[in-house]
Amino acid sequence: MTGPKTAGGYSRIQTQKRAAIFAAALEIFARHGLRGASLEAIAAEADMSKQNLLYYFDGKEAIFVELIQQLTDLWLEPLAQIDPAGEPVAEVLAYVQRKLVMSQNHPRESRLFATEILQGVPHIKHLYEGPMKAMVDRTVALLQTWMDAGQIRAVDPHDLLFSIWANTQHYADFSAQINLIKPMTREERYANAERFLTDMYRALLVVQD
Amino acid sequence: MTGPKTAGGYSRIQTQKRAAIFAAALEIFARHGLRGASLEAIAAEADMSKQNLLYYFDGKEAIFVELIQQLTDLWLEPLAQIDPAGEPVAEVLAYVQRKLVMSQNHPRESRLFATEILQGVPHIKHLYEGPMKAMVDRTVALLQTWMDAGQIRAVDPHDLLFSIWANTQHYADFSAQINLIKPMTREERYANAERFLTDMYRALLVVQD
Amino acid sequence: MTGPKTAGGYSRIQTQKRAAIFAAALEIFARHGLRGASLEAIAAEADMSKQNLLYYFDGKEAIFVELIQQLTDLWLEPLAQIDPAGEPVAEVLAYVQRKLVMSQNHPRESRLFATEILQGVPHIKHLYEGPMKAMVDRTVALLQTWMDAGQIRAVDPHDLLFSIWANTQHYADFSAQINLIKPMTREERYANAERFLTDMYRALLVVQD
Amino acid sequence: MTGPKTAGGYSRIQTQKRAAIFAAALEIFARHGLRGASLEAIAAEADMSKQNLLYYFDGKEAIFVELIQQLTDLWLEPLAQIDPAGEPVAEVLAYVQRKLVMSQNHPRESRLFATEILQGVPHIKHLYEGPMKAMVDRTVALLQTWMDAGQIRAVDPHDLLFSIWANTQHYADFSAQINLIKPMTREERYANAERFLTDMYRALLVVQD
DNA sequence: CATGAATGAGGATTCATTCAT
DNA sequence: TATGAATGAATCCTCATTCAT
Repeated sequence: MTGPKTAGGYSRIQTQKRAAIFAAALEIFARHGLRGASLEAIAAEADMSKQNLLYYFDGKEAIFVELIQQLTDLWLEPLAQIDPAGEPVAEVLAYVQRKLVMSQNHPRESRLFATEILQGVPHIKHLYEGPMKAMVDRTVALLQTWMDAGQIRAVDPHDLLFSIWANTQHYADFSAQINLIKPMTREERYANAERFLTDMYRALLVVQD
Repeated sequence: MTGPKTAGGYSRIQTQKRAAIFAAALEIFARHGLRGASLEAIAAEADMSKQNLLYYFDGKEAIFVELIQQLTDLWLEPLAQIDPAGEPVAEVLAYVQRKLVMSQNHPRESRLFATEILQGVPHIKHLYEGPMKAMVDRTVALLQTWMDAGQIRAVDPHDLLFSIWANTQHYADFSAQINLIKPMTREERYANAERFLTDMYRALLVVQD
Repeated sequence: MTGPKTAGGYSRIQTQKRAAIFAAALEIFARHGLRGASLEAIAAEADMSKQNLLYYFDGKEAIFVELIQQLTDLWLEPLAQIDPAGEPVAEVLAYVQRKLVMSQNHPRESRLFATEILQGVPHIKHLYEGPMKAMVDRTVALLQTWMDAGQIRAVDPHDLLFSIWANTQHYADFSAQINLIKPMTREERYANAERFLTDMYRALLVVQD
Repeated sequence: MTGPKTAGGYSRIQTQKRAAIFAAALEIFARHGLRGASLEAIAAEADMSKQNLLYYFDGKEAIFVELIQQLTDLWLEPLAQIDPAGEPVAEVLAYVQRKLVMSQNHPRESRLFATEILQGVPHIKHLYEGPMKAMVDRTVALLQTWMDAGQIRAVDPHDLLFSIWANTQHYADFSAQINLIKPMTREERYANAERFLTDMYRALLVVQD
């Protein structure tokens, strides 16, 4: 037995260790990327030996893949919460805000995700063809309905989504740049951002008579 | 060291070879990142031997740094072209468009830049403290003037810039994601994007009476 | 150590498990050699955990040694059945046939044995100095008696034995080569071989007037 | 460039180093098998660093495969020298003798080859389907002709070849066993063997009126 | 200018084995 | 009797880089 990979469920200690490894891996991967990260570094961060780490995972890439798959859920959550029955403009603005909060609270997760996409999504293509696409399609259809009903301005719904992703994630993914250009506390930064993005998307979406 | 690094200028053949190496390095770095790229791969792409490559550059990192420094100019160019004497809204929209064209024509450069920022700008901090900051400050000041004069809507000028960067670069940097979610020809993609972004920033910036 | 190695005899369950391990080990060792085989593989083949396996044996080498010691008996059996009172040529030919049947029915055992000898008999030297040598010496003496009496042709009795071993075991040990050169069902193969070897050794041994 | 593997030909130093590596690898592989051998050991035997060794070869298995391919030629040589126009019995006996000399002079090569076959010929199947099969087929046809003409006794020609291989190689491959059973100088051993095998195959092949 | 040769440092895995339960 | 957890020792291999020519 090389490890607990065979079992269907995980014991308490397994769950704990795996969580510790995920946390460490997130830290290291977000900082150095998949290739740049070393098992040694992850193991050190997780306060265990490299071999013990390999007892729980099949290898570096396996950790990466499992980790990034988990992030997908995190990423989709704010989207899932859009209420079709809500007030359209408010719903979109609330989504923007949720995404922004996510960036604020999970910047490393966001950067890890960004790295994967920048490299061409080599590890999670299947997620895009499955759950991700389904959720996006649902949302696009909803936005289209609202546009057709004249409840929000008619623009390309895909581009609208892309824009929201770009804007909200930017504050996490490119924070190094932002901090060099305009140093600021994180709280101020995100308060500002929320104000700005709310203004922008309200201006865009509210239908003028 | 017998290499050309001692001289003040470069001979014709040196310039040629360096250009070939830069082109190859851009290709490889954009695809695999700094750590993921191997000298071997760059050398192969540039059609020369690894050692010959090292005759022209001090090492992998040296290539990367010189390369990314060059990109800064490219990146700043659209910003430099904003005309303080022009019509404010039109000037900003033209800037958006120039950035978008840049993304369309230089996606690898954009991704390389994004990688560097994602990793925390470890190699070009000095550029941000120098030319980059100067240009950004100038632009922010100009935007502020226009806002104070009521010529464009008053928002945080930094956030406005961040938003433009995020939106325009997103189509290059995250194209893998975009293509998975909504496959499209590049031309259509960017035509759509231009329409959307123009709509959005006009809605944002035009001052309502 | 809580294992069963302390006791003088083995309980029923111990005997069963040990047999299962021997069977699995034979399979794996014959396929990959001592070094090439992994405890993991043997454990999987025996349908138990690596640790449980180590509860019954002191280690990989211990399994190997015990296993190969058992094979010695198998290997010597045909030799022991030579009847000093029998008709000499017939006795030798019958021995050839028994060895051939052994090869046919126990090819993995034969290969395992061959591997050990090829590596220089690192694990069972003592057997050669003990029971094996005794049995061989007995047989050589018997053959010499028959030769002295003119009942079989006078050749070097050791070389005769070596030849019989080489010829009969060849069909098991080098079956991969044989099958590549001349594919055939196992039954045909051994029927052919028996005919050929009988012809050869009869031609060799029968004394011409 | 990771090494000289790309070129069509080899420079002097390359040829020398490769030869040294082959010699060392033969020694180590013959003693420990493919899995049991370590690059470290081969490098030490060849008096060079592990990395230098890897500069010349792609890896352990690559060395093994190239080495064993070379052995094939050695192995086939005695077979190629059988003269279709010669006296049949003498030709076969001369072949037996050549194979025996080969075993005497190249025991490690013989053992290495034996190891590969014992493991099921995992690395040189293609050789069997190509040059090896051709040469064997040619010889079998020749033997059959001689048998049909009544010049040697009619037996299965394949079995005859297998027998010659088994007998001659046995003295190299299983020398450890032989030496334990009957210690002897190498010269005596092979002189004995030659006498015995000549007797046996002459007895087998000479046609009785 | 160019390249063949060589190497040191690092990094991922494998695997037998120990230990506690 | 059985197994989950952990580890030390090897071992293969990659890769940037140096050196000599």
